Amino acid sequence: MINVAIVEDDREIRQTLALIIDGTPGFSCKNTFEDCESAIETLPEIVPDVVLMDINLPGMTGIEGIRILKERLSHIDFIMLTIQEDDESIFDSLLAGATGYLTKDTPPADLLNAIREVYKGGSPMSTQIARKVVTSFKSDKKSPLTERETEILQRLCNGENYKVIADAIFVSGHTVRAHIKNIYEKLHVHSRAEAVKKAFKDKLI
Amino acid sequence: MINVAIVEDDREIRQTLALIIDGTPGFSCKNTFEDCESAIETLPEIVPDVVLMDINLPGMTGIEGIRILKERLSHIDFIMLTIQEDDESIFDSLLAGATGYLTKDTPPADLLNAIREVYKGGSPMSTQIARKVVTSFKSDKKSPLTERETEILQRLCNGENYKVIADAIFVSGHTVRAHIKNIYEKLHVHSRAEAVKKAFKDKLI
DNA sequence: GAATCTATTACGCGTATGGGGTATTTTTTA
DNA sequence: TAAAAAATACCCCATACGCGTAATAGATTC
Repeated sequence: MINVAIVEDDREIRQTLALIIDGTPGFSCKNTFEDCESAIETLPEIVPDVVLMDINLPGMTGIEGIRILKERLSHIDFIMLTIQEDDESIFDSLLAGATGYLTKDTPPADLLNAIREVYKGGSPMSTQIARKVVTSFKSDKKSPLTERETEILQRLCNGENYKVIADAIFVSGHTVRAHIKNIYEKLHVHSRAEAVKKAFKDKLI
Repeated sequence: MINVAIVEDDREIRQTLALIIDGTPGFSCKNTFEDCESAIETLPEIVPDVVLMDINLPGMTGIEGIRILKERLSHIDFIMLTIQEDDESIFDSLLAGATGYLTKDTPPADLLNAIREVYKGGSPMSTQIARKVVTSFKSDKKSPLTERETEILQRLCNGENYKVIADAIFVSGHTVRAHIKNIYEKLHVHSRAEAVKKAFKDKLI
């Protein structure tokens, strides 16, 4: 029996969802909330398995709500159930701790399935949304650095100093220095820290 | 009509897949390859819409193959079709440019669906695999740093020097140094570069 | 209420770092 | 084959950096 809770301000939607879920064998839905504030108050007592969470809510947003709830009740899985499909809503939700992300036009059968999937350790979402997630951690631009420079940048990221790098790649400290100057120029930075930041931001290493 | 190509070393599997796909209305599969090398040679001429790619291949791996093919034929979508389900294979595939990721036990109907999804701009994958992807860009451990320290770490990442930071947060340069020392101790690092690296790796900022 | 820990403030020392150059050899590309 | 890019090596110099040490105010714990 999967215990489900709902946080959704629209009374109609909230009750319909609860009815569908509670009326399906293997599911139970006895707790619904119209805002995050009341959910945060009550959830620690009932501790459901899965929570369906809207984003647009009066007061605290669903994203902020998940962030707070996840801190204390980290074992509860949250599924975003929202009309928003913009990149920011999706990424912020997942970063806040949402496990699944569905849009409100998801058919009941699919919704129930998604709840099952989350319960079994999956992250249900449309393939369109998955694409956004996949794209987000792929480096798009190709590195302007040479192989040698990339090797040195990697070592810069590890905090190795000129001499250590020089010894490691069997060249003089002067050469390392020259390479690093070129790296900085290509990346448009003026310090190690900025170079490291750019290395990670642009996924150069 | 979605034009599909297959790269798969097992003759049995390759031919079965080709038959299924080519025999389905709306799909065409006239080109199959038993390794990446021959695929790289021929694909630029036929330019399919979608390529099903195995990982374990004689010679070049499917991951390496995608990396090379994506450079020239960036508009082709690749679906990984493999037995591997380890995190590394998944992430390396997606980083190399794969759009979808399926295991070989995927039923034919689901496979055809996945091809359609990719063609429509989605990223088909099991919810279990999606979970791994989602988890990968979520910060798991909570920051050991104070608010002040986090603020300073952020500025360190931007390459701001002591004086600039000091002026920005209205304290002396000495104080900034002390904070940074504490940051380094907490993060177990000994330089800006390492701190910046850890900040991004652990998603502290 | 005392003890402890943490965050914040502060100073001096030696050195690695980054900015400014210049130059030769090898490899890649046009 | 000429030109461009990459890799190698060297110099000077101001300073930003990391390390050691220490005091004070606030929060937390016992």
